[in-house]
Amino acid sequence: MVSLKDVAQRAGVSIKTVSNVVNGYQHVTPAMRERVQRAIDELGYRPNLTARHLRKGRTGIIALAVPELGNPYFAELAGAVIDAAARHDYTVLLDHTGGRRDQELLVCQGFRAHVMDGLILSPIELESEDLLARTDTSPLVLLGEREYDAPYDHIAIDNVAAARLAVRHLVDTGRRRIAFLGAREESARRPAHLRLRGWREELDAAGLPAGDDLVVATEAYGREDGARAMAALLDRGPRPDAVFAYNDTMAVGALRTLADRGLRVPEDVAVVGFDDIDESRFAHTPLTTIAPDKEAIARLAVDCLVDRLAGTAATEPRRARPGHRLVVRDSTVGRR
Amino acid sequence: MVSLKDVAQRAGVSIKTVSNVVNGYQHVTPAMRERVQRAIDELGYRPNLTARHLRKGRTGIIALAVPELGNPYFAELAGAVIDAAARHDYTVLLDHTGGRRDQELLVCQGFRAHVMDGLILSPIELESEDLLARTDTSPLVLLGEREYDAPYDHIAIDNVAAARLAVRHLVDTGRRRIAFLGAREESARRPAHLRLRGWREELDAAGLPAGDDLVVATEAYGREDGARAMAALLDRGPRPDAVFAYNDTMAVGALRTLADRGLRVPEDVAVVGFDDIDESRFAHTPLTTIAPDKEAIARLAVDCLVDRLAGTAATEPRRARPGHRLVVRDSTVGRR
DNA sequence: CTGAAAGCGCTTACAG
DNA sequence: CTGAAAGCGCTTACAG
Repeated sequence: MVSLKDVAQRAGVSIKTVSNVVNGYQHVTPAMRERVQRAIDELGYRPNLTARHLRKGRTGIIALAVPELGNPYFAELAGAVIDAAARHDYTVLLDHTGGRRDQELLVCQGFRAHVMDGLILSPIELESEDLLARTDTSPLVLLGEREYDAPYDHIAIDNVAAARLAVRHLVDTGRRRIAFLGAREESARRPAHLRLRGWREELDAAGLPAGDDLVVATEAYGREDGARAMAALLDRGPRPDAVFAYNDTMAVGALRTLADRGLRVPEDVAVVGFDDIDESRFAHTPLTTIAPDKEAIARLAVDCLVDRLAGTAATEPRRARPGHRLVVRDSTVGRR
Repeated sequence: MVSLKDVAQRAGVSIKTVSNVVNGYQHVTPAMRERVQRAIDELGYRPNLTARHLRKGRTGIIALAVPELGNPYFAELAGAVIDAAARHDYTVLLDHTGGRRDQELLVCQGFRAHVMDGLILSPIELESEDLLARTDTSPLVLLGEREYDAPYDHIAIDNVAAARLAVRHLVDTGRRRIAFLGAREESARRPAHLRLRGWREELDAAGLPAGDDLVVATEAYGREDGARAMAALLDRGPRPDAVFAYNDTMAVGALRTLADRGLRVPEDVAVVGFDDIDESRFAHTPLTTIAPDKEAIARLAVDCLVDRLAGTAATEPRRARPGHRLVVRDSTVGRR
């Protein structure tokens, strides 16, 4: 490996001068700059970033941990984070947790990837107590609809409002029996999903039923889970005339089951998803869905982290709410 | 930050001893180990990986660069690479190139992410000359169907054979006018797609037409591109009774267009994709497709890289061929 | 089985 | 505008 020292020797100058040239400092005579540059080119010198990082105390790497890259929402989000980070000269180390608490803990304790300046984490199972017990001191920004009593920046759209918007659309288009697909089992410690809460609030406001018989719990949030949840719902009792799925992949699974059962969408059952992944636009029955502003989410998360890293952020945790909108497609209003 | 020195001071031993404990070396008396461990716990010491990396000359990070995380195939593959890397205690830095040559060059020159021991790259536009001009000396493993005259490990399924398998299936099920969606514009320097070659070979073998009127070139390989390509094909002339798409996302786009035109799949037009992404299984008309062994691809790529890094690999470039199989679904044979 | 020293390649004060 | 020295936190020979 070619080091600064080699270049300095070749150019007949001190290491510092080479460093100045490499880092583009002012106050280097053009002649000197050129001489050093020639030595650099001849030797094919490339700075050793590890050494620079050790010296500067930062690595230029931020980590992003999402539950599952197989879920297009997170894949698309990861792409946006990579782009946002690049604009700040940061590179992104990617990890996935499978939405398992132990993995989330590991990641947030920095065990898997301690070579990072900060972390953006989209947790599923993690608890507030886990966050409070965190010993790693690098900045952490949380993503998503879980709410925590812990002093960390948190970026999430208004999930309750978004869910209400989706349900209102179903109510407005004449649906009266609206189910929810994808609630996790509730417990005292783990607050119910905000999306589930929004579903319930809007139905209550409309005076429509919002009982447990209209809610299907699932283990995960993939297409298969959506398909099974839809089947369970249909087997369970009186058919709903609409379903609001936790996310688009589940909604796609629900469409699959409805097709298998010979039910028409939206005539028999309307379907609304959440995430607006590209796939939803191209589904056989294009999916009505909530579109979170993914670019804004990624940008805000990276900005927050960069502010923390620069020490320019306020002390108290930041709470940012990127926008969202309802995208109406055939799965609720038929061919227009 | 707590350093080895602090721990040594606290425990009243030398730095070396602490290092021995941290690294789990033998030949440390249990009493000593415990004393040091207590100091570590009390101070909350965490090793500085950057320093370790500088000293050892490696970072424990490998980079993976794919064209587009929005394509589920690459997202799913990235997940598999992360898992495979974790088994070797490597962390994955993720980058996407947009399939643009300049970005691919940048990545393969190590400019974006020089903090890595090696790189796995799935190129689209990169040329052999770019690879030959590469100055970065870190190991590089190539992925995918492009073929290069450059001394690098290359992991790819047998794309020609896989394409022939897909086309044979169409021929065997009675199709006679089989189109290809997603050929890039050809040039002298840029060899035609292997999948296109397989399509042509199999049609030739079957004595069926394989003219340019059955090939639609596209700019990219997303759902939208597939939809447009299918529309162009239908507008162009006599309707084909089958299409073989470059990948599943394009096939999904083709399904969209066929539905919009009121054509039935597979009765009017059969569709075969390539990649076997989860989405394909759940499409309204589940998609027949080629399933590359993604786990094997990821594992082989990481193994290759790890071998290079360990210096245990042979000098000549390795060429690995993970398996693939045809998955038959409704888009070619209807409901079974 | 443990200690003292050197050095990975860089940047940061400090001189001049 | 340029140079010589110190040090980021670790591991690796080398002694003892």
